[in-house]
Amino acid sequence: MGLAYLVGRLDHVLHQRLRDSLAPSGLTVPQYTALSVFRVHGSLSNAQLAMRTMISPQSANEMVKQMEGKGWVERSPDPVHGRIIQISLTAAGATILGECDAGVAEVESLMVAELGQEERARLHAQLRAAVRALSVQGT
Amino acid sequence: MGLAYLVGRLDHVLHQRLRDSLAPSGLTVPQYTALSVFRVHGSLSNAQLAMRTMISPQSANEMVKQMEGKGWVERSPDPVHGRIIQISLTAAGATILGECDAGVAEVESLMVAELGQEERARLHAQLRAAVRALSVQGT
DNA sequence: CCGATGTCAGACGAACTGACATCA
DNA sequence: CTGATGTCAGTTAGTCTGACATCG
Repeated sequence: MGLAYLVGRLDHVLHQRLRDSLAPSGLTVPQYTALSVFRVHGSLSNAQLAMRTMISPQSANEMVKQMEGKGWVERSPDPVHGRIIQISLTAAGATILGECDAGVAEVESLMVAELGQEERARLHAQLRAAVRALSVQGT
Repeated sequence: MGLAYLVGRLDHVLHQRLRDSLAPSGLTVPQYTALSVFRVHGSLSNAQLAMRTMISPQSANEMVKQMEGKGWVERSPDPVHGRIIQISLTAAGATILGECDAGVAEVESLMVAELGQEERARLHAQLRAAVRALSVQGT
């Protein structure tokens, strides 16, 4: 059918697989995503997290509150700007994230089992290009 | 980052774009998806729709009720099996689906704007392979 | 005063599980 | 009786918009 249809379908199935994989560790798919973002970018404000993950600041704040309650992230006031609160991974957050990586990698490798090394790299690049194209503020 | 991350991100952005595109016509993304499925497969029972879209029969039924209320699909008892109810597009459903196709195609072409014709075909094939790999009942 | 930020509150879309009746 | 189907009910997770206070 259409590419949009395929992307939606793939995400749907992938989401179910990831949920099953992450459930034993007690975290949800968007939580795993957010934790991954913190691992890559270090410390972020809530507004930066919202922009980075392309959701509203309120939704981001919701997730941060959950994860702070679990002890996976910590918030500390910015030394320069009195209003901004910097959010970063705790040791516990990094640990549980590392535990989940194996399961996620397993699902990923199952997903691309039929593809060769070169095809995977190409798929990766094309997906990045597609995200970039749709993220632009254009028409 | 990871392929799973990219797929999730792409779906998220794509979903927002499609929602904006479909909103004026009054239908949601999963509704458009379901209507598309009916256009391709003709007539389906609720159980078949659920399997085809990989959601629970209850969720599928919910959507069918909504769309029946809008007059986009109609349900008629199966002539052979007394319990099964066949669901199919109405003329109004086909019309509104056709109206939305242009907007969806626009979003799609924006998404793959950076890709050549050959790359698009390859992406299409790879996505199908990925969906198939994850849809298998295997471990 | 204005812009960016953080956050409380309410609402919604979209999926889930459980329970149950019907029919071949 | 069993299995597949349809459907009612309740629940959940994840997002949204609106409103508001704070800081520079």
